[in-house]
Amino acid sequence: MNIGEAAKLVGLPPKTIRYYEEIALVTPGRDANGYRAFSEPDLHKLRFLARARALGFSIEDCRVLLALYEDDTRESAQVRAIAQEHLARIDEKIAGLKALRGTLAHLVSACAGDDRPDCPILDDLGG
Amino acid sequence: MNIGEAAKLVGLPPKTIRYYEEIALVTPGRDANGYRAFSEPDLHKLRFLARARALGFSIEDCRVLLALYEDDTRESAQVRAIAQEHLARIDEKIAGLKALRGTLAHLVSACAGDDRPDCPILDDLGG
DNA sequence: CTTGACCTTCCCGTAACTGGAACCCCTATC
DNA sequence: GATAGGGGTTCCAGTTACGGGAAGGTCAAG
Repeated sequence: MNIGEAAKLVGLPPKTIRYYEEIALVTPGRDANGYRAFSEPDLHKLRFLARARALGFSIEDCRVLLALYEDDTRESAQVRAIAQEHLARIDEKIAGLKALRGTLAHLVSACAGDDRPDCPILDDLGG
Repeated sequence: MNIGEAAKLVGLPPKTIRYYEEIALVTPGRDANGYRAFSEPDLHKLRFLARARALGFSIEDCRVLLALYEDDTRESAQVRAIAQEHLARIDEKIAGLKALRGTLAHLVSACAGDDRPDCPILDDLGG
């Protein structure tokens, strides 16, 4: 199967798939004409990657998760640790954004937003 | 004033300040020896930038906000529009992260995290 | 006179791709 | 047989907002 069809099936742009091959996350074979040939296992991996990336895991996390996925002797604790760490990072990010949002919303609501130059937002930024 | 002292006063790394000069957000003068010479207005701009960046505004937003800050004829509506747009982006980001967080937390709690290979997280990723 | 702490410029690397150029392959049609 | 199109291929540059580090100039102190 060519890259275009594979891309449609797994929901990733061809460019992204080529990139994943470049960094050795997938290693599709090649046809005689040089075109990449995706097998079912390749597609499965790509779907795994698409899902993991959609959950916000970094490429390097994905690499490790994929390795664990293919390792029958893995311990679920390893997987859970990665996911929990990621969850903690997400919580941090949410907390940071909420704090931002609070300040920003306050400033926006204090600003008249009309044709006059007076602006509490700029006042805040300017100190 | 040299860059090191300026950096301490405004709370930005020297590298960042040099970068801001490179992209023309600030234009400090130069001493005879080639060292950057920061004036009070320069410091004020840098503090403005530091604060705006801390609120998550992009560099390009900062550029516009700074211009508005220095424009007596501005209309606060222009500033408010930028801030409100930024606020909307932040809300989107928070919503996205919360959705992620929900799925992820669910998976993590479903995973035993012991020495056995069975793992709902990988099961989910693998489809 | 040297040491150490500054400063300067310049270039590379980051994350995870995206866009584009230049070129090859395959099929269909005129 | 030439051509047009819609694939595919590689490689290079750009994105965001800096950070690291090299090579070298400057300055005050001991």
